[in-house]
Amino acid sequence: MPPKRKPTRGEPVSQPPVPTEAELAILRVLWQLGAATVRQVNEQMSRSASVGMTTTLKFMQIMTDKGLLVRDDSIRPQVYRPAVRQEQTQQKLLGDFLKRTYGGSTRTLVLQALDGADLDAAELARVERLLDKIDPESK
Amino acid sequence: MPPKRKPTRGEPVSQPPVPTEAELAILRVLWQLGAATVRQVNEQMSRSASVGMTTTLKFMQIMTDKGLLVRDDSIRPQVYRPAVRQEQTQQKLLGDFLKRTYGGSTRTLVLQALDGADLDAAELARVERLLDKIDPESK
DNA sequence: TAGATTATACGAACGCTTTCGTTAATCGCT
DNA sequence: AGCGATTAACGAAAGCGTTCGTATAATCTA
Repeated sequence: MPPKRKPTRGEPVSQPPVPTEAELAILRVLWQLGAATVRQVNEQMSRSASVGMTTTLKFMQIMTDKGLLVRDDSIRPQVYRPAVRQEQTQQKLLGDFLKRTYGGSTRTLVLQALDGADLDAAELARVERLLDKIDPESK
Repeated sequence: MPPKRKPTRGEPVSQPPVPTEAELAILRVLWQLGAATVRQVNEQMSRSASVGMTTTLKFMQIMTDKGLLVRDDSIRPQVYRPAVRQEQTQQKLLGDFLKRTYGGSTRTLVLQALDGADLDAAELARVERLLDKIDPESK
């Protein structure tokens, strides 16, 4: 069995892990901007909550190690871009959340997400019929 | 200003916090059973992954402190029941998740949740029209 | 009631995420 | 080339969630 070794920085990883919350916040900025320097990302994020530059940098380094970001070293300051697709990442997160919180019942999740919307009875019934098709067993 | 103090065990807390993952797993069992001893909860959970009794107990104590559970001390073994409603808790969790992962766009979340279902074009269009009503701005 | 068994409480430790202070490298300018 | 300012790397530590060993307390049973 070959010895395990940590992938070196920037090396693509077979399956990038799901991002943590702070990582996801950075990804959201990068998905929007496409590519950005640490400074630009930090400025975007500081609109909501102030985060130190070095904190942002640290995360972006970690994320590069994990394969969540790729870095262009050929220019200074370095430019980062997302290495994972937004939809795919969201889908993965959604799958985890669905299992944890709703025991896997898409039906319940969608119904609750739609809750609060002023749907009339007919509309709601239509949605439910749709959901029956997806989630036949889970009630 | 009165000095802050930690609520004593079992004292109701104004606003119980959202449960962590492990706590949610326990809540799921209790929502199903209505009320149970530590042993019963632990047995239920050990069906999927084995967890030590003391671990389960520890969580249930923490959760009681947090106001997520209430405990009946008048009988032995003590009986616990949920102090929070399942739907409310899920809604809170869903709200957090929606913001974190989808920037608050219910539309995107529902569409992705429905993804993979073999909906024909007409059905999908109907759902989208519905979502427009809920999430008018977000695309 | 003594001893065994079960239930409860407590504290410590581990791993992971998050944060930031400090040091090293690089860039822009004179 | 040298100097100040910006950028990058590194290490350490704090916080939280999780897990469990161990100790105390309560209950059961012979």
